[in-house]
Amino acid sequence: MRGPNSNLRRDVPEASLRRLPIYYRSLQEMLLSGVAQVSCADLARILGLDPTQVRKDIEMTGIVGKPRVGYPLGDLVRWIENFLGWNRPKTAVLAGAGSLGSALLGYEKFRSHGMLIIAAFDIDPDKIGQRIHGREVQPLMFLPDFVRQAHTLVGVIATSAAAAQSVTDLMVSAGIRAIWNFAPAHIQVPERVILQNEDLYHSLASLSFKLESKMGVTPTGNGISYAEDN
Amino acid sequence: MRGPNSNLRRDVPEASLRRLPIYYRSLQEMLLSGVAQVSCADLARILGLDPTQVRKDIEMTGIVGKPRVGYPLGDLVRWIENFLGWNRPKTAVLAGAGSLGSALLGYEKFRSHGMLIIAAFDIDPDKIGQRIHGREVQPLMFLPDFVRQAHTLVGVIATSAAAAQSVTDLMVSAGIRAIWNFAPAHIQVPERVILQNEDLYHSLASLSFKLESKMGVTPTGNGISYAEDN
DNA sequence: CTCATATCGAGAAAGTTTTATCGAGAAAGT
DNA sequence: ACTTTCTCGATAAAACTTTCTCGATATGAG
Repeated sequence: MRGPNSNLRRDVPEASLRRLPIYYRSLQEMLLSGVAQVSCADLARILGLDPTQVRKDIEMTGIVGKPRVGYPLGDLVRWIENFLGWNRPKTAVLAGAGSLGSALLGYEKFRSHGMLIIAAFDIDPDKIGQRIHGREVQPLMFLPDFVRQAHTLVGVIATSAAAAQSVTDLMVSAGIRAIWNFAPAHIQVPERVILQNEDLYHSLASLSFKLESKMGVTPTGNGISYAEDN
Repeated sequence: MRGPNSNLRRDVPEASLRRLPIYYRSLQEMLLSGVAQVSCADLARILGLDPTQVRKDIEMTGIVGKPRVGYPLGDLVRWIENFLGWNRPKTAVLAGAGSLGSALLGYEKFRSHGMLIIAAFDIDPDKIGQRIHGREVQPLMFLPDFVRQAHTLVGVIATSAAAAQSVTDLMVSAGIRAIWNFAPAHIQVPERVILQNEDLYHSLASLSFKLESKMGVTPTGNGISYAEDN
């Protein structure tokens, strides 16, 4: 009994989840160009990726294509949306209304990706009461009640590293089930809570390491002395 | 002939590179607390990670520890810094002085992690001439000359998705060797150029998929009809 | 209508990354 | 000084991801 639901929503590689938005964007552009059908090979060619990998990722969504033809473009876009949950709106609250928090509040596209940041909170009296992109910054202490009343499941953390853990705890105790953490801190959450870290320094480490490797900088060899011991 | 340089700067898992900053931050906090020695087991306990994994990652830096003791804390911090290149300053230019670009210009900590954003560029006449966190926004067309004169190797892209590819091409042709891309776009770079994507929608996809999986939402089953065919 | 071709879908193979296991050596207690 | 215990460093196993290969099938050409 195979069918649309034979694809169990399990065992989806993290890597595939990260690539689906790439396909999604590319497909949406094609949609505007009036294309009707698309094959994995097409997508792979456009994006410079491996065709097999693209096919495997697309298969995850559960859509069934036709040999020699591919997939109806509109359907594929909707299958990806549906698979990722981008067609099912979720509300979110933001903690930390600094420059990064403000930038996040300004991301209008989050809406069309199922993520609605409906309130912002901060502890700084100077920020409280300000309106940022249409939302008034509220005192952090109001967050738990708000989350409970709005049945919000997602919390976005854009605070300082120092405040990140306590804000997380506050959110979790209020019922938040997923944390999107932009603070440069390693926070702990209970098993049941999903944690997505967006730590710039992770990226920075990768970038600077790779750059130096490519430019031929010797990793050791300056700054640290090895003399003395063997 | 093993020694400090026996650790070739190759084959470093991406995952390790992303975890080293976590250790680094934790270690720096310990340093402030006056701790002198640290073991991988200690770190693992504090961060809630697997001790073996922590040891593997730390080994990548090339530092040699002592059984039963661990590593001198100060040394370990410096080895990580050195390994990641955070003790060797690199200049960078930013394209796109919107809210995200401004936020990035305000990240003072980048400096202490070897990344100096020394100039900002935009194409919007309203933004050009503004001072953001001490740097004046310059016309995008000045970027290539600036990059060449300053021997800048890193380009940060915080433009719209539409502009990302052309800005990338501009940077690459000017000699940029590493692109840190914050625009929600899949950009293409030549083989020799390192590309680090910081696409929020990758994260968002992962987050919303996992949240729905955990909350028991059926991925298929609404929005799309399967009738007709088969 | 038949054949050639392109693409899906599935399974196998190769390559990575993570986790587990074990021996050696340093410190601390007896 | 001897034994115990802890941790490093290395090797081995397991899990996961990516890449390769192949048969089935739909389209278009002859």
